[in-house]
Amino acid sequence: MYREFKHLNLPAIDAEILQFWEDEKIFDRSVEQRDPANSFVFYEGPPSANGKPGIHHVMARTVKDIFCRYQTLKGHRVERKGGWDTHGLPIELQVEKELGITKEDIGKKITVEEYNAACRATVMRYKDLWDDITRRMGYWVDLDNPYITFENDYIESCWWLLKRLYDKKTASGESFLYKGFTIQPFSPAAGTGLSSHELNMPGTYKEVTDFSVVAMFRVKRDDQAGFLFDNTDEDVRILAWTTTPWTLPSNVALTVGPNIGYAKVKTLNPYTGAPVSVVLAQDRLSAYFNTEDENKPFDEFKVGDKKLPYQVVKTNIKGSQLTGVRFEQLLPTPAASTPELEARAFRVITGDFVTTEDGTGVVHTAPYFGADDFRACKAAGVPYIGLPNPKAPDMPFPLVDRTGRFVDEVPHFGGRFVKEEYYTEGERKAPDFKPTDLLIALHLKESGKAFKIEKYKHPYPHCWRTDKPVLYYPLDSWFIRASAAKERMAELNKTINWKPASTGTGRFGQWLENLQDWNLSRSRYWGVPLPIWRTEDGEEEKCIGSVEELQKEMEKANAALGLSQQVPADLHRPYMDEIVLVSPSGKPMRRELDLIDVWFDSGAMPYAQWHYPFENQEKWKRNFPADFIAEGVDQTRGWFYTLHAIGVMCFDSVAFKNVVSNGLVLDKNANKMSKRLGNVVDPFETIDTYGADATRWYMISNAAPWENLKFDAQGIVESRNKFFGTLFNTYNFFALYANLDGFKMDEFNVLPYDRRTELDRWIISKLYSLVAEVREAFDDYEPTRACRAIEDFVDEHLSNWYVRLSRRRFWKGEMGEDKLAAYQTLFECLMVVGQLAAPVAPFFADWLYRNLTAPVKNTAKAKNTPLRHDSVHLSDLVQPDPSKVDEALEKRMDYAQRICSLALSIRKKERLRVRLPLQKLLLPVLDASFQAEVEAVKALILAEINVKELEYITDASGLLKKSAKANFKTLGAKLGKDMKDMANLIAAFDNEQINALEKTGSLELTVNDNAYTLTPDDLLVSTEDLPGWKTASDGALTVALDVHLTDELLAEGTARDLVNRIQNIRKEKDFNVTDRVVITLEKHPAVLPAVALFQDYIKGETLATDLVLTDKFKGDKVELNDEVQLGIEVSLN
RNA sequence: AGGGCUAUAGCUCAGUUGGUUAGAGCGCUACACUGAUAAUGUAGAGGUCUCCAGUUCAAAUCUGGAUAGCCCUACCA
Repeated sequence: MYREFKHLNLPAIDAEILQFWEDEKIFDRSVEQRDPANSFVFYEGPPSANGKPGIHHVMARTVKDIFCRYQTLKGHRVERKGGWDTHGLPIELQVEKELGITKEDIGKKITVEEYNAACRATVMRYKDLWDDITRRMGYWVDLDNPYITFENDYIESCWWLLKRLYDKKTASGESFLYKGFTIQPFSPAAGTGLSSHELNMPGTYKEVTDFSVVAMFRVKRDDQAGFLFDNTDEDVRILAWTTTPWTLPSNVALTVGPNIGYAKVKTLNPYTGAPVSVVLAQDRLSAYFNTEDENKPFDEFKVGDKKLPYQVVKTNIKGSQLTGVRFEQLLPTPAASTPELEARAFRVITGDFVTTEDGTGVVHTAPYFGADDFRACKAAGVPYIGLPNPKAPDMPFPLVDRTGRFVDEVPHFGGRFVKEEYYTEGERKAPDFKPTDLLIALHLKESGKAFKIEKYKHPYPHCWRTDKPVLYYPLDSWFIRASAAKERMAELNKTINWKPASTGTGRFGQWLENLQDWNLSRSRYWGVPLPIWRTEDGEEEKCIGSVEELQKEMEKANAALGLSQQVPADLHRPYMDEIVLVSPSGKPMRRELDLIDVWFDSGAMPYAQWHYPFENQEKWKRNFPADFIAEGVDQTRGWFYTLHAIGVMCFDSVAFKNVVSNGLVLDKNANKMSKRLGNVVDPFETIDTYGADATRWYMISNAAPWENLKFDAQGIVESRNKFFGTLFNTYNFFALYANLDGFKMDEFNVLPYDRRTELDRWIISKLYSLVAEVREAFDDYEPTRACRAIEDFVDEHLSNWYVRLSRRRFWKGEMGEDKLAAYQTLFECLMVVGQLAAPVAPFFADWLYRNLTAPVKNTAKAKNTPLRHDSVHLSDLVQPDPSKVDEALEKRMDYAQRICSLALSIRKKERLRVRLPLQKLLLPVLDASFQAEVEAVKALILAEINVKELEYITDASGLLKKSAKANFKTLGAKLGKDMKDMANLIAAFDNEQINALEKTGSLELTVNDNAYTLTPDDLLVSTEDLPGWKTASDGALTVALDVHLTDELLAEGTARDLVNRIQNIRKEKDFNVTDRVVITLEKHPAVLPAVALFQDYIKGETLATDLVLTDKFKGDKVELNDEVQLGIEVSLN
């Protein structure tokens, strides 16, 4: 027996199937039964279990699950090792919040050991919730043996990779892992560097008003600058704007855009009235000069005047021409002066970041206090300015110390805080208090070096902890020289199949093009310690690549330094910090205190998850690179990048071949989900209510995964009702009648397709077209296309056409070949649809498969046939089979569907109910093949629309009036401008002209004196309404209906109405579909002709043994039509 | 600020290499159909294809620009 159900209950199906999967270990078996040599490699991007799973995780994991299940169905072995991301700042911040401490308290109020223990205890906090959602949503991943990034084995693999980078050298001999300087956000008030994460916290960027200055840099006259001077004593100055005057003492260069045009302008110093020539970008002239003042006499100007006379003396000076021009230092600090600085600094350099949107088109460049500045100086070989650093002469100490004050050696401003916010409230309220920026501006004004001083409002980052402004400040960091591999990364990136492609070429590709070195250092506590030990003078260092190597080095150190160290049981801080190694020259070496960026952890997972290369070398070889990964698009520069970067730099290989980057899950109004807005969707609740499959199906079918999903539970309801509801009903229908007829699928007695009906062969053809389409879509990582195709098939074709038109075959008569064909056909459709849907709807698909196969499971197992599997997920995906696809058949069935639809629309318009038979349908035919095609599906059409006969109207009948429309596609190219006129000409064609063209195959026409030859393809011919008939048309297809009624037709219509009412009564009374009944009808004139002519028909349809007419009817009456109320009684025989 | 994605009916989305009535589902209205129905059919209402300009005989589609939303990156002086 096939199981039958009252209603669709998806959550109940989830529960049943989940239990079954667990009892029978279906996931394990689905992996184990496949050949390791035929693997499909998937990498799981590790989630962090210190947060609760959200609905977006369901989305991301559905995408992962779909392709893993699909590849499994295709016969691949798809191992899915789960993983947990356990390090990183968010975890530390959470712990600090819960303990009520700040970073500064670590090592003081709490030991590093205790702190890290707290982190370790936190990271798996919500593991249970994660395990639960994983299970309930049907995501198959191996969480029994996950990789965990804090485990020693994992850390050791990371070290191994780092060492590999340390040993790897560029062509010029530079290591891929090096220590360097960068300009990083730094909070002097908190005394700490800030991560970009901290800078991205809400509220860090605030609108502030700063004193901005346009400073005047005096050009030194030499060969290079000669062209800027008209005479020897001319005072030429370059204008540069800054919103941070405190950086001016650290200025070493001016940066211009190489392709920007600059102008030299003769004018006066607005504050002193002294004649001066200034250089600035042409495009910026209007910002500083008013054209009304151009060429006005200079001697009329008085200091304080608003109108500044000027004269443009030179234009179109390219930035590149200015390169190398030297200028006098603006605010010299004698203590910082060196011969090196005098020789190579204070000159104009170029940078592509320069714009002319504001300022002067010249950027004041202070390398220690701006990342762009730093890079520009580095590239141009301009030295940095600061107090002498004996250990590193090219890295002098900045002129601002780590508390945010100018060092004492800076004239006029030594000891002052550079930002007024660093002073106490009291100090700032003092009557004579002036911010340092203002003091600098005034100083410049007095010394004739300021061109313009004004307040400027702009957003500026603030420290989230102290609320004080952040400085950009030079800090030591360890870097991975990613920039040296960027060409190779870009090259290999082109071999990756990105979904969507634009993420690969756009967001990711452009990121690679502008790749900077990877700043690996984090001055934190809970993470992978950087395995580098250095002597105190930095002269000697050692990078450790394994625990064994560490052990050996420690033994060496123990011997040399008389210690008794042992490799700690935990490779985290603080234990690693305590280890002292010995350098080749015998000096002690201590670990660089940095941790590495957690993104390195996750990018290392292809290797570290297997503890490669210390274990599993073979396994790793088989599992690298991944065939497929998927994650949110926000990971493009996160996980996707780190995987790629490590893969390319360490193994000269991509790390993944196909990648799906899914979009965000927003609420239904396209707002981001946040606790604050209270619009967060609880995934557990959603799955409980609607079932996992409906949720998954909705998410995937609604829009492509890489689009943002506007999550609306109403959409899940729609998926549930429309797709699952329909499929469920179709199955239930099958089960109901199969049980009545005792039908069981017999794989050894399958009726050949050529002995099945047209309709059977049609749905089989549609089914195998679907198989091809769905496989193609999944192969192409287009799950949405697959879902929509399946949905369309189930709804439009299977349920609404095949089942609807076949119903009679299932309930009428005894089991015979036709009935068998119907059962076998429907069975095959359900079976295959279940398989195709299985990747997306794993629960329902398995439920369907198991219901369909249960009655034959034992036989199938015994005989080893395709239905033997315990689960659809253990089965082999049906192969595409072109021999089962009959395009001509699909085409003529399409005609049938359209003709029916048209005929029904006429009935609707004429208010002729479908139960009322009509005599004739007229069909104008335009060509013989059309007629032949329709003839093959004629019976279907007539039955569906309840019409007795079909008559074709040809040209010969004289009834047919054709009309033609131009085929723009074929004609457009050859006609060009004459197209419109030709279209009008063709629209006016009559039958003869159309027929003439069709007969001879060509027609000469002249339009606007140009001669053209038309072919039949250039016309789109259709028929016009037949006068005197009720017609409807759809494109080239027109049908006409004979609406003339006879007594007999009316009687038959009434008979069918009676059948319908009687059937309804049977249903109401809950009779079994096989029960025999006796019908008593009220003797009413309206039904007499029907009973007289169609008594046998009525009895046959309703399984009535007797039909009695009576004058004295008692009991309830039934509405037969608008006018007639009729007494009908149906009782069991 | 830069880069990326998106913009089509009230809502969710299709829309082939540009081709002439811009579609589907949901929702709404009305009428049908049903011996599977949490279904279905037919009809109606509902569109400045975000805006502007360009290319073209022809633009939802191609190009440029603008606007809005979102994502990523970012001290632009």
